[in-house]
Amino acid sequence: MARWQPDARGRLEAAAFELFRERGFEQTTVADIAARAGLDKRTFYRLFGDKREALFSGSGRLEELLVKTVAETDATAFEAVVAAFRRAAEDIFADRLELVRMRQSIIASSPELQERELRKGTALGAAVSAALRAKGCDETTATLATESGVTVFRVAYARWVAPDSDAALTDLIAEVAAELRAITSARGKLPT
Amino acid sequence: MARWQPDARGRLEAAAFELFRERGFEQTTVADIAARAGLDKRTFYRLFGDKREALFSGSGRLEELLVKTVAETDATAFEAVVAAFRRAAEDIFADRLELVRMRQSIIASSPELQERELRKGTALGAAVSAALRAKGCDETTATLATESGVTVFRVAYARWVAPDSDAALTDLIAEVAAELRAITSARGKLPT
DNA sequence: GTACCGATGTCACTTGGCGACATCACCGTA
DNA sequence: TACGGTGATGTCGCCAAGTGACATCGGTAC
Repeated sequence: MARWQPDARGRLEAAAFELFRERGFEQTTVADIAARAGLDKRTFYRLFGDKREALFSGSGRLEELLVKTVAETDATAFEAVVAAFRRAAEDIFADRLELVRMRQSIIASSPELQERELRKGTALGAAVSAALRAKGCDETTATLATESGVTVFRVAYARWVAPDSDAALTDLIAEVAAELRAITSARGKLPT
Repeated sequence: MARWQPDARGRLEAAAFELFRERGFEQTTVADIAARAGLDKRTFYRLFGDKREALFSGSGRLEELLVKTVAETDATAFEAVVAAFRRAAEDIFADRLELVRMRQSIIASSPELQERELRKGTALGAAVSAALRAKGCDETTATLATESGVTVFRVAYARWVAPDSDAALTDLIAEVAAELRAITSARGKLPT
C-alpha cells in the first residue's frame, strides 16, 4: 500500500482539481480523489477539512500576504487595503490567469463551492481588519475599510476572470476603487 | 399517520428553530425536526432544500421588499439602496429584536449556517443590483452601489444585534452609511 | 362510485464525514 | 543488530444528509 507518499497534500489537490474539471464537483467522490492520488479517503479527510477545501488551499497564502502588506503600508485605511490587494495581484495572481479561470468555472458550477468562497472572503476580511486595528484603526473604520476593499477586489477579480477581459488585475483594482469612491460620495438625486 | 397537516412548512420551521436552540444546529437531525412537527424526514426535504433553509425562510420577503423599494425610489444608486434597507428595517425588523438575536446566535454557532447567510446576502445583492439596472443604472454602478449598501446593512445589523445596543436599526444604517462615505472618500496618497 | 391528483409516508441507497484501531516505515539508541 | 517509539497511513464501521422510486391516503370532479 501507499506508505509515505511524498507531498500527499499536493497530489490530492491536483487530483481533486482534475476530477472536478472532468466530471464536475458533485459527480466527484472523495474516494475518487483519494484513489487518483493513490491514497485513502480517510487520508484526504486528515489533510482537508472537507471536500471543498481541496480547492481553497491558496487562500491562506493570500491572507498572509495581505496582512503583512497592510501592516507595512502607511496610508489611509481604505487606501492601505486597496494597495495590499494590488500587491497581492502582482505577487500571486499575475501569471495565473488560465488557472484561475479554470478554478473559477468549477466554483461557478456548485453552490456549495460558492458558499465556501464567500466564507474565505470574509475570513480574509476579518484578518485584514485585525491588522488594521493593530495599527491603531478604530473598529468601525477597520471594518468598513476592509469590507469595501474586499468588495473592490471581488468586482475587479470578476472582471479580470471574465473571458473577454485582458487588463491587468492591478489596474482593474485601481479602476474599481475609483469608481467606488465616486459612487458612495455622490450626493445628488439622479437615478440614472 | 399524519395526513394533511395544516401549514406543514410553518410547523417545520418552528420545530427546527426550537431544536436548534435546545441542542444546537449540528446536534439536531432532520428526522428530529420532522418528528417534532409530526411529519416525516422526506416531507421536510420536499419543503426545504436542505437543513439550513429552515432558518432562512424570511430572506425571500426581505428581497421582495428591497427590490420593490429600490424600483420606486428616486435617488442616486447607493442612496436608493441604503434607503431601501432603512425601509426594510422598519417594515420587517423593527419589532423583532429578540427573535433576531436568537436566530443570530444560532447562526453564529455553525460555520455551515454562516456560509448560508453569506450566500443569502449575495443573492439579495444580485436581486437589488438587477432592480437598479432595470432603472437604467450601468452595470458597474449597480454592482458597487448594492455591494456597498449590503455592507452598510451588514455592519449596522451586526451592531443592532449586539447585546449592548439599543439604537434603532434605521438610525444605525444611516450612521454607518455616513461613515462609509467618509472612509472611501478620504484623500490619501496613492501608495505602492 | 370512480377516476384522478396532490400531499405525504416508506424504503433503499449513495455519499460526506468521523472515531477507533491496526499497520507500516523510519529513526534514534543501546 | 535488535528494539521501542512516533507519525503517517489504511481499514472498518457508523451516523446523518440528501435523493429517487414507489405506495398510500384524502379530497374533488365527473
